[in-house]
Amino acid sequence: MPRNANSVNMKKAKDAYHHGDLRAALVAEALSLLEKRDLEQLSLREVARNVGVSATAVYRHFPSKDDLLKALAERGLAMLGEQQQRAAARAEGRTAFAQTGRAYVRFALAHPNLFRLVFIHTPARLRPGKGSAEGLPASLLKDYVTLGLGAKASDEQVFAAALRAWSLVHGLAMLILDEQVDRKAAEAMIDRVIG
Amino acid sequence: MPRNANSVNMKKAKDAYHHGDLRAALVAEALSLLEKRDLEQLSLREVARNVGVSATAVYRHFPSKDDLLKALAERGLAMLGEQQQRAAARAEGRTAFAQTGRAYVRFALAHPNLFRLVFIHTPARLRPGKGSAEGLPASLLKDYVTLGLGAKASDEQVFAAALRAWSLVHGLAMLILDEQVDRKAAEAMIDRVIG
DNA sequence: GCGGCATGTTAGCAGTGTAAACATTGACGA
DNA sequence: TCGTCAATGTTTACACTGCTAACATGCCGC
Repeated sequence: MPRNANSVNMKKAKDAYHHGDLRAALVAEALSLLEKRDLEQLSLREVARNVGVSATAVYRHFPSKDDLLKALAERGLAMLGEQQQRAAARAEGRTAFAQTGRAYVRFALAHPNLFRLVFIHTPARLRPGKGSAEGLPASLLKDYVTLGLGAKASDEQVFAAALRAWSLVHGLAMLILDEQVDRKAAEAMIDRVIG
Repeated sequence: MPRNANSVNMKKAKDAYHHGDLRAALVAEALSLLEKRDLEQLSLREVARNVGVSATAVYRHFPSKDDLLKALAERGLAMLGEQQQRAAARAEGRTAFAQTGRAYVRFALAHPNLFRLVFIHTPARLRPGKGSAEGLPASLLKDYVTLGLGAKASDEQVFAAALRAWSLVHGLAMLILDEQVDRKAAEAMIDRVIG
């Protein structure tokens, strides 16, 4: 259900006491701040200030800062997945899987703080067995690996291959973000590493 | 030069106004706290409190909290490297390189907060070219890869292979720490992923 | 029209990192 | 031997944080 089903004719004026859709505005502002500030210097109060609302108004929509971050993380996760899907669709061929990997790294480099947040604030995604993985990126991963290995592959084989592929792109992204590796050189190597 | 060259006959009593080696005590206490609390809830004031010293005394030894963290990160990096070396030495054979990878993951799982800190608070380690890498772990990595590829390998080849190997273990460690992956299943797969 | 409830507000608390001013003391030169 | 000085502590204070409690406003359904 839409969060704001019956707010159609709410006032939108900026000076209105009631905001209209404060929750969405907070998420949007926080996402925008994450493009500039990093996670540990993102404050509830600043988000509220920028939206033009008192700090404690946030608590009408999120029980705690952590829950706001969780909402951001979910958005980030979805964005990441969509970007991977688009990249795969563009490729069409059997390079589609590799394209999702490249898209993963590209997303990390484009939105470092959001990318990090995604992995801090959301639990267990991939596990062995039939059950679908949680979250679009993990789900895409499992599907492509299953496809690549063929129907005769065991759960264990699928899990191992998926874990390996994910580790590779995740590690690469993280090492570049954390400046553990010469950035320019590493970026030039992305294709060769993922290949 | 040793930081405390002429403090041999300083008082060590706990009620002494001067501490003796406060810097070391702070680092030790902070490291110990990192085994229990995670980074964002590690406070300067608590470290100082536990050492029995006022909060601002810290600033006689570190310009800012960030600099204390940097010192911790350096210790962590050294510990990680030593553990990798020990693992390699135990193996002796040509599986030595793989053992450094396993040690890397083991260290991350054993000291998650310190491990994370290492990569937040220290810049550029690995880059292409003759220059030795910065930090023991990156240096070991480069050496083993060079050894494995033989003398005829180009700088680019060495860099690509090292980057790939590092990404693999780093990603695996991070995904497990961030609970993106079923922990038990992933731990059982470590050998297969690194292999 | 009106009452209630969702959604805002202000005030205040405990905790943080850090700067400034002051206190203590161990080591060294007279 | 002793006085001074630099190193290393302390207290106080500030701006900021996340968060709770008590109060204010105004949209919605009756």
